[in-house]
Formats: sequence, structure tokens, C-alpha cells
Amino acid sequence: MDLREIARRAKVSTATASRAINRVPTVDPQLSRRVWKVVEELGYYPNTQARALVSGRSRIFGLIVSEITNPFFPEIVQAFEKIAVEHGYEILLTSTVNDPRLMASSVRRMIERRVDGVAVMTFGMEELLLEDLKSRRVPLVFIDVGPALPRISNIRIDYLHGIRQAVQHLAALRHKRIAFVTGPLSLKSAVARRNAFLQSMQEIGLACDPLLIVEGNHRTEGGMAAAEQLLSFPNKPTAILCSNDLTAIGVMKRSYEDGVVIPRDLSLVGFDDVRLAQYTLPSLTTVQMSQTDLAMLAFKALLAEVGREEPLPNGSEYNLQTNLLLRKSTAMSPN
Amino acid sequence: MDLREIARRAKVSTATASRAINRVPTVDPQLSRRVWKVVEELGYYPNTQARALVSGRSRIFGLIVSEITNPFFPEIVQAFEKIAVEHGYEILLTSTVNDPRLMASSVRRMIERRVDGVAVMTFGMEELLLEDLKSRRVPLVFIDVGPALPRISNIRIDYLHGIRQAVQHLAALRHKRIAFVTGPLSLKSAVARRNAFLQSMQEIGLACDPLLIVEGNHRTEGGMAAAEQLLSFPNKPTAILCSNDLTAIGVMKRSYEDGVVIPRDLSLVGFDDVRLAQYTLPSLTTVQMSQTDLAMLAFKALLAEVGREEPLPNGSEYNLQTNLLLRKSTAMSPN
DNA sequence: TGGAGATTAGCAAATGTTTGCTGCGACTCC
DNA sequence: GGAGTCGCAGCAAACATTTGCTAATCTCCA
Repeated sequence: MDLREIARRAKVSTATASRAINRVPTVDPQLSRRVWKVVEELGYYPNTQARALVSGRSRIFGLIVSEITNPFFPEIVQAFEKIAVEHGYEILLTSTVNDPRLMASSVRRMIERRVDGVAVMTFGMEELLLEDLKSRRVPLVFIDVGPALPRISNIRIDYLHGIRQAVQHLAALRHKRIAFVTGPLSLKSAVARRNAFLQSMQEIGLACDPLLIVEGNHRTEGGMAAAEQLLSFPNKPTAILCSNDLTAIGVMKRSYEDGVVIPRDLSLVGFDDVRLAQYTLPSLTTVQMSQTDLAMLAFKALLAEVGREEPLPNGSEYNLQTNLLLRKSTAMSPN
Repeated sequence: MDLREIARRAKVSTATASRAINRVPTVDPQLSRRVWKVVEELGYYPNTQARALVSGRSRIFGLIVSEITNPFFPEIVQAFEKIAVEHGYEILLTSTVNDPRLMASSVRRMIERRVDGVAVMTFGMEELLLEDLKSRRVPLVFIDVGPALPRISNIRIDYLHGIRQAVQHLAALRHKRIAFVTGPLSLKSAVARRNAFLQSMQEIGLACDPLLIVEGNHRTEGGMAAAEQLLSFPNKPTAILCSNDLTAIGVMKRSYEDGVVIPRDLSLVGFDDVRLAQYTLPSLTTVQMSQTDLAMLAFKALLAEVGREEPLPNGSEYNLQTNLLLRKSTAMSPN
């Protein structure tokens, strides 16, 4: 069943049928009604491929995330999908699992499906692989790491604000030896978080023992390994700040196994505020970075770019704040 | 840059260029090489929309899940995406959040994009809304609830196997008062799990106090509410089995708040085996239902259906086993 | 009554592929 | 050497839409 069929049954031309369906105002209301009647009766849905072909717009946005199984991302996907659907867009989701080959294949898939724009939510990996997209002038939106070029937007995340709050919160609880478990340092966002930590410590004149900065991988195992290391020191930290919540969950796990009670013996702060952070034992104090806002900003950035006739020479910028969320995993320092 | 451009530069017709790109064996290797050279040089990617239009196959499969933020589903999405990409398919993901309107809009989006098949992973809600897909002869695959019709496959889940293991495990630990927190009973899968529990209890001659069967919602809050209720009884259960892991995490949370120590005071068993179940405190004994296998079965079912000339009159069936996974949340009954 | 102008329906081209069919050239076989 | 066969390149139609342009009809006024 196609538009011609509709046109035939409504006794109009396909042109008129098309215009009626797209609610072009120049078509006679009576004809329009006739067309719509047939459409409803037959349950006709326009063929998006044909539409895309002639209009040159696929109404698909790509969404590249680093790992859909990291609970941070499903929330983004959900929010992005919601707003996309509201605007008549579809989403092409790819999860790169930090594998350059998968990233390359993602890009290829996006181009083949002729996406109208791509949100790159990998927080700083493999941007070089996006050359193909750039050269095709596909609007892109990045988290922090996008170059200042036409059609490329950036969402700037204020890591410092939330992390400074966290450090000051711990300092107020008399913690002096505060450790930081980073993400993989190949990730720009992980480096940014660590730097925000270092700066916050320095600001309030707290020494930062290099032994207390250990590299994790933004996953639970990394948190466990880091905790194992940190808790083995004779002069162990009394508080640990983590580059993301999954890492903090790993630290919790390892502490539990070692009989270290949180928050009595050890204060713990995460980053991201994944939904599950409310359900850890004890619930996790963490720096919130709103996944919903992030997704909405990214979508709006793309939509704005698609709508622009002449792209801005340096792309546009959006900002996202982070904020400390107090829960139950921090307490006064034991010593 | 399109196929015509490639053909022009390689000095062949578009027909030959097309065949070369699709590796049709009848084209002269020399011409083929010429075409491929140009393709590589220009970084040409075929336009999937045009392909879909003429071939009548979009090479997109729809994937409807009930909630992408439930950690059970991202694993499915990841596995489904992986196998789909390996077979040159794209995936159109929609999350219905158990909202009939969203389900309806999902279906509409799938039809508009002309998906070649849809995997319905909602475990038993709103199948009636899929009429549109059925009437268009789109291959569908369901979990348990699909009608026996041509082009409709089912993945039958053997809930009883794993749940029976769980019940017997608890019985062996001398538990007598075993509670069960169900999912929303509007979900067929939730009912099936509860029934498997009842049957398992009966098999070994354990009484089943109706007060100990309480309805949750497959989310953490539901687990918390259920635990609150169960732990308030004077004659409280010594073990709780949950319809999914999120529920179990809620039960854990509430128990922790009430000072009930798992597994010393209360044994707990989940269902699903989400990745996080390894990281709860203590780690969660649960009935595993492999998300990867589920996704792969679903994909294969769709692929088989797409490849079939004449559909089977009653669709096809696939089976998935469930198995108890022992971890640390169960122990000998305290009394 | 005629003509200008406004309104709106429909023709046909265009989008980027795939593929059935035709036909050309070369080879085989008797 | 000629008929038959085979291999393979290319023409052109088809897929389902949108949209620029043309033309037909109508309105209104001189």
C-alpha cells in the first residue's frame, strides 16, 4: 500500500495526496479530508526511506556511547530517544565498548544510513576516527573534546564545581588523606576529573600524596583493584573519591570484603549519580551529572545545527553543571 | 557522491559498478578492481535508503524493550546489536516504559522505517498493540507470549528449572518460611515466575503462606516496599525469592536499613543475573537467564524468518534454560 | 464580456540504488 | 567455417516519495 494507492482511492493525484498528508495549507480542505479518510481506513504509513531519499534528510540522529552496559548510558539513551521521538527523529545507537574497530564500524553505519547528525558520548576516545563524518559535513556534538569547527558543537562539563564541593565536604569532615581513583587516563574526561580533584585539593591546601591517586577503568573491577591497593597501605586513606559510580561500587565491594565499614572507617564519594547509587549499602554520596540534561543538550545542539542555513564558523557551546549529592557514604574521619 | 559518480570515474555503467560493489561474481575481476579503487579513493558508502527502496528490505530489525534503564536490558541491547551488525543489520530500539502510548508509537515508528522484523522483549505487555505489525506480515519474535501464527516465533523460557533449583537450595538450608516477591502481575512473565515458585514449593511439600507472596513491580522501590511488609510480620520469612534482581536489590536495601543482616538473618535469591548482582553486598545468589543467549536467539529467529520463502503455519519455537547461580546471599536458616 | 490575478490540482522530474533483459563478442565443437 | 553457447556489460525500469512548474478554474472588476 503506497501513496499512489491512497491517491487513487481518494481520487486525487499523488501530489495532492502527499501535500494533504504533510498538511500543506494550499490544499482544499475537502480534498484533504478525503485523503485523510482513506489514510485512516487503510492504516497507511508513509515510507520513510522514500521520503529520506527525495528530501535528503533521513531524520535519524546517531548516538555513539562508549558502553551501553554502564548504567550511566541507558539513562542518556532513554532521554535522547524520548526527545528525538517527540521531534520526529529516530535514533541509531551504537556502543563502541572502547574498541577502535567498533568505533570505525559505527561511523560507517551512520554514514550509510545517512544520519542527519551524531552525538558522540564517548567522553574522549578515538575522535580521530570521526574524520569521515567531519568531511561529510555531518553535524556533530561532543562532550568537551570537539574541535572548534563549523557544524561541531560542544557540551562543556563543569567538573570542577561538583568535585570541589566533594573535596570540601570531605575536608569539612576532617579528612586529610583523600584518595582518588581515576578512570582510564586515555579518556579525556577521566583526566579532567582527576585534574579537578587535584586543583580542589590544592585550593584548600591539602597535600596530595601521589600514591593516593590510582588509575581505575570506570568499571567495578577497576574500583575493586584500586581499593585493594589503597587499603593495603599502612597509612591508608580515610576517604576515597571515585571518577565514576561504578568505580565507587567496586570500592564498596572490596571494602566490605576486607571488613572496612563505610562510612565508619572510610568515606566514599562517587561521580555521575547513576540511579543505582541510591540503592547501594550505604547509599552513595556522589557528584551528580544529569544524564537527562546531557541528552537533551546534545539533541538540541544537533537540531539547531540541522536547522541552520549557514553554520557558525566555530560551532556552538553548551554548558552542564555538576553538583554534590549528599547521601550516606561519608562521615567524620575516624582519626 | 553517488554510484553514478563511481561508475563514471571507473568508466563502467552504474549496473556494473553496483554489481562490483556487491561482489556479484559475474563481473570481470579487472573492472571490479577498477570500481573498488575508485570507491576507496572517494570513500564512497552506498545509500542504504535507496538500497532499501529498491530491494524492499530495510535491513533494520526493531527491538522493543520494556525499560532500557532496567539493567537487564542493556545487556540484551548490546548482544543484539553485536550480532545484528555482524549480519549487516541495523537496530531500531524503543523503550516502552510500559506505557501503551509509547508502545503504539514504537510500532508506528517501526512500520514507517519498514523494519524487516521485530523482537518484542516486553515479557508480556500490550501484545494487542502489535496488530498493525501482524497485519503487515512483519516477522515477530516474542518471549513466551506470541500467538501460534505464521511468521511469529517464540522463545520459551524454562522458568521452572532455575526456580526449582532455588527453592530446593533454600529448603536444603532448612528454610521453611520462604517468601516470594512477584513482578507486576499484569506481566505474563511475572505470573509465570510466581507459578514456578508455587509449583516448586508444592513439589517438596512446603506450605506456602499466601501472606508471603507479595506483589512488587520489578524495580527497586517495589522490592523495598515488599521487604518492609514482609519484615513487619511477627512470623517473618527466613528467605525471600524475588522475581528479578532489581527487586532483590530493593529487599537488600530495606533489610540493611532495618538492621536485618543478609545472609545471617535472611537469605535472598534474585532472578535474571544482571551484571551488578555480583557487586551487591553480599553478592546475590540468583537464577540466571542469559541475556546474551536471549538476544542471540531472538536475532536468529528473525533472521530465519526473513530468509524463509514460505512461512511455517505456526511459527517456530526456541528454548532458553534458567539456572541457579550460587553466591553469598543465602545461608542456613537462623531457626 | 473580457482580462487580470489568485487559487490550487496535477504532471513529471528527481532522489540513489538494484536487477531483468538484451545484445555483443568470443569461444567451442563438429 | 558456421551454428550454438557462454560470459558479461549496459540499458532502462522500478522502488515511494516530494516539489517546481504549468495550467485550469474561478473571482472580481472595468
